[in-house]
Amino acid sequence: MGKQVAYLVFVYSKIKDKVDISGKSDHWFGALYSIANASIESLIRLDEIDLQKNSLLKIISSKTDAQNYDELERYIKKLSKIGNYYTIDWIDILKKILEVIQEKKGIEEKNKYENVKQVTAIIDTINKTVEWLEVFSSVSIKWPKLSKTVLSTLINERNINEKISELMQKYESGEYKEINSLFREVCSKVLEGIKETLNNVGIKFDKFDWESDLVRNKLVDKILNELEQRGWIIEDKDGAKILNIKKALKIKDIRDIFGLDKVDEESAPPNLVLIRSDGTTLYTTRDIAYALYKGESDKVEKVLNIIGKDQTLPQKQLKAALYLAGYKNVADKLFHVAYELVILPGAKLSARRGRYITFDEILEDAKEKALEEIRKRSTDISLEEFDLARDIAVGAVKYALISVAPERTITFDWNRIINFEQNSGPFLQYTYARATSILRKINFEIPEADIINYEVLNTNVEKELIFNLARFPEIVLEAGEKFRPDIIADYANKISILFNSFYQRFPVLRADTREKRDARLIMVDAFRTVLRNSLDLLGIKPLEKM
RNA sequence: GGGCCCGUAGCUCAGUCUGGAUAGAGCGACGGCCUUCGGAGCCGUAGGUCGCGGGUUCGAAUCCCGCCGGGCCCGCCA
Repeated sequence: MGKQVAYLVFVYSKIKDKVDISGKSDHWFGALYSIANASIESLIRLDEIDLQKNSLLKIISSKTDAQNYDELERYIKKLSKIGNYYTIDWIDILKKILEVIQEKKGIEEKNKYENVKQVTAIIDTINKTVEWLEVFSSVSIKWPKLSKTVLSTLINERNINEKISELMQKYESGEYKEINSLFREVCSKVLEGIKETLNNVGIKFDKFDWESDLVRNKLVDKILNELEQRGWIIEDKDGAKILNIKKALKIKDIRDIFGLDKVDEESAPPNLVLIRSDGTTLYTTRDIAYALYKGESDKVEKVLNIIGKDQTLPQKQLKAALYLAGYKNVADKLFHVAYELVILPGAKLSARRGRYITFDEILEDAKEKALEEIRKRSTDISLEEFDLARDIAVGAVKYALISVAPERTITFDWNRIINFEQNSGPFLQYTYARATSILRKINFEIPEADIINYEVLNTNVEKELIFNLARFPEIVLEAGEKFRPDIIADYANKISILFNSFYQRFPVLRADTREKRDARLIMVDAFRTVLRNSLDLLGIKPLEKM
């Protein structure tokens, strides 16, 4: 539905008869997506350069430096062969052209030559082309065979942009059966793989919706009409429909949405394009309709859009659009739950550039580490222990990702993710197993709570543990209000540290009096309950043995 | 240029909204603890101008202003 999906579908439709989907479907399509994106972005720009080629020559040919000119002409002639073959030399050729015209630009600026702007544009295009070609080259090292197939198929395509636009129009209309099934085939297959992975780590979904249905069932139209009638839409010369946010800033509530107390030209947020000039919708447009769809019912108290921090502006625009379309009630219960992205040391993760680590890979590594740890403790590994390793691995990965405040950028670090010591998922699971182990020895026959003399729980560590256990409800409330699961992770870690400290120092079953033994048993049981509930909230499996 | 976020120990992070006493964890380093319920543990040591500079206050990591460093956004991509 989105343009990015259309890229994938476009390429898939071209090569589907030449290839087989191998391995996990989401991984395969993930690779194809990176390849498709890098090749399309490159080819589109190479086309542009091809078009600009003559004016390029003209600008440069305005004498002064004959040597530069000859050199440039040579490279451009090479470039004109684009379309017939692919070679990594493109990058070098373009870089050299770039060097020559940049040098040229220097001369021109000195002479106040008039075409500086045009040259700047060309330099920009070439820069981006080089960038994407470099991406493509790294992608094709990662997936050589598939990359070759894609490139050899796409290289003779012309007007890719137009074709993709057409593809989207047809899909959104819902009137083209083949195109419809193609899009949905791709999406379903990707989703299939994602669901499989998430299902393995205990994450399930109640419902999925097709974005395209929001267009076809006229919900997008409905909002658009409301906005149009209220005079919030402007149409530009190409026919794109734009939400007039600048005008809407006169309304105080809208300024509040953007966190502005006054409006000035400089700091005003930009208008939002809702409909492309080809008539198709954009992601944010569909998301406006989707927010309405989710939040229209009075039974719904809050609509949480959990999406990256980089979406802050579009999410504010979305909220403003709902308000302006007359759905203040829905706008008010809409929250953007923002989280920062995970980055690699040095480079940003980017699916579009083929720079990513799959969740499956991370789990696999964590699982190996877990098996290693299990082997340290018992010699032969049973099938059951493989399950155990998975539960531990999942606990480690989930905790690592969830225990950092959402607004903080997470720098990807294997050591932190595959940490099984304190302040980790496995540490919590281990502590839970220890507590369980005590109770198992008495067949979980916990003494009656109301006959206990709690006065005997009078050591500092016991008092602190009890005090913290009592805080559980307020911790949950706080985490919920702030949309901060890390608060629960931190809490679970804290009570576990306290429990371990207690465990090390004081015997439970062999306490010196019956009174103490019973009181401590009650405390262990309470701790176990609170930790189990915390782990459940975090989606980490409490383990009774490990 | 405009907007948002981050800056706390060598590293990864809590604590900032709602100001309060010697600023807390984990990792890493160093030193201890298995005749007792599971050592994936526990106890201890070293390590911090809370980015910098002003201001408000009896009191500032926390509130206000100004800088500096890093990230993100400002697309008819998502």
